[in-house]
Amino acid sequence: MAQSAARSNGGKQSRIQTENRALIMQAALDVFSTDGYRGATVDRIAERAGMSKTNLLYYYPSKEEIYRSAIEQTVEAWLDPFDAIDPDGDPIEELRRYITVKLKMSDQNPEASRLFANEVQRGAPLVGEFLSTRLKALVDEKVAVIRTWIDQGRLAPVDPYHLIFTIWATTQHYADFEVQVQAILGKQAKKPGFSEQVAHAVLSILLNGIRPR
Amino acid sequence: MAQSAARSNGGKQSRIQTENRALIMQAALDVFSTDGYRGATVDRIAERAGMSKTNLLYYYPSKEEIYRSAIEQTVEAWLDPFDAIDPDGDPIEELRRYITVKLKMSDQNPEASRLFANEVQRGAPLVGEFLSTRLKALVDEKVAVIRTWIDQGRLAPVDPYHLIFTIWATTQHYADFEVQVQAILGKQAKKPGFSEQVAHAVLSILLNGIRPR
DNA sequence: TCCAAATTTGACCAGTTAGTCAAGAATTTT
DNA sequence: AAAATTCTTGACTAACTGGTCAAATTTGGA
Repeated sequence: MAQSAARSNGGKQSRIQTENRALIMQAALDVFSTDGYRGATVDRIAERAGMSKTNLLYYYPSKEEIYRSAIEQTVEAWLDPFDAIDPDGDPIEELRRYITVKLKMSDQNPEASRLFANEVQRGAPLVGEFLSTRLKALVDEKVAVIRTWIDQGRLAPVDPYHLIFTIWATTQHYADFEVQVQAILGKQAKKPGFSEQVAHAVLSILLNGIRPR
Repeated sequence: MAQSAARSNGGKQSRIQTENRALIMQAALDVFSTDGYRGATVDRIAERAGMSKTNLLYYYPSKEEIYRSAIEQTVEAWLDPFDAIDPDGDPIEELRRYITVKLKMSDQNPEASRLFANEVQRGAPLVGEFLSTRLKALVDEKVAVIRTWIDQGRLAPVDPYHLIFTIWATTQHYADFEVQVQAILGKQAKKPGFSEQVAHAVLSILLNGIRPR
């Protein structure tokens, strides 16, 4: 008599539930990240997930709920490495590590990056509040850390907010504009060592700037 | 008996044609840049342009044609300042100027930036060929210029391709992620001198890096 | 094995979509 | 001012959209 895959039974999920929810999330990530929320269709997500639309709606009650789930998952993964920036670590090393991790995320899960980008470009109808509350608080916290580092002379006197934006912009660019990067670099962008090459180049620029040294 | 606003009469456009096409392009930019190609509706564009859908389709024969027009317009404006990078100028000054212009474009016409971002994120179905032919050629040309500058010791030895990507990423971030920037910076991001502040911060980081100096 | 619960699906519905058509209103040309 | 042209619109269509429903099929525990 169950009308939908209820989460009411203590959060327990059957094997099939776990599998199918994972399939749906991956498909949702693919479709939402390329077509956007409005442009995506439940049918297309279902097809990509290899099941009927009706069955998909058995696991997630609506298109909006699928989207919400995908976004939440993405945001969490996104926050972790930022939160991990250690006030007691070496500034350059901490930022190097953060940039490296973010570049790796862009490389390994570009769909998630594009999904988030799309959400923000739409005006952040879903994550708007998250941005101005939780994310803002976390950014303010890290900005304070960076300021301390600057005051101690361990970092150049740059605006901490814009430093963070610059890091986000640069690292996510390789996911969001993947097609453009590949069009310009050609097959080179698909070779094994490419992500390391990107990391090296980006780190070199952000850490040292482009003035001759 | 004319069934559509033909461009067959030698390219001449009446006053009404010019006005309405401009209205439609601005509306298309707004709607496509937030909802994406698939998510946008002709009805919504027409409403934003202040005319009936039927009338809009009198000026542009299809949704795809509206989109194509908007994209082409955007790409042209986008290419100009890049092309203007002068091999005979001072490297730092040339890049400073380019970055400044791009930041100004992001500030004054964020919709265009988001439209292009969206197109590329979708897999660049329309501009894909442009990216791998005309843009690639132009980038290769500028990369050669940057290499010369580096060989002459007038620029730090950074990877030219990734330098260009970094500039694109950073400057466009302020348009594409406008909502996020505003959520984190608050009203500060709406004050008059903000775009100059952004320019100063971004230039400081890209030109000098973040290592203490 | 047997059965209750969980899973899966096709048929269906109401609303939306891009685009057509014919006719009316405004504008320009003569 | 009359005619020709350009502009504008409401009514319509066929395809697609998110979501429902009842009935079938599969699964896992006793």
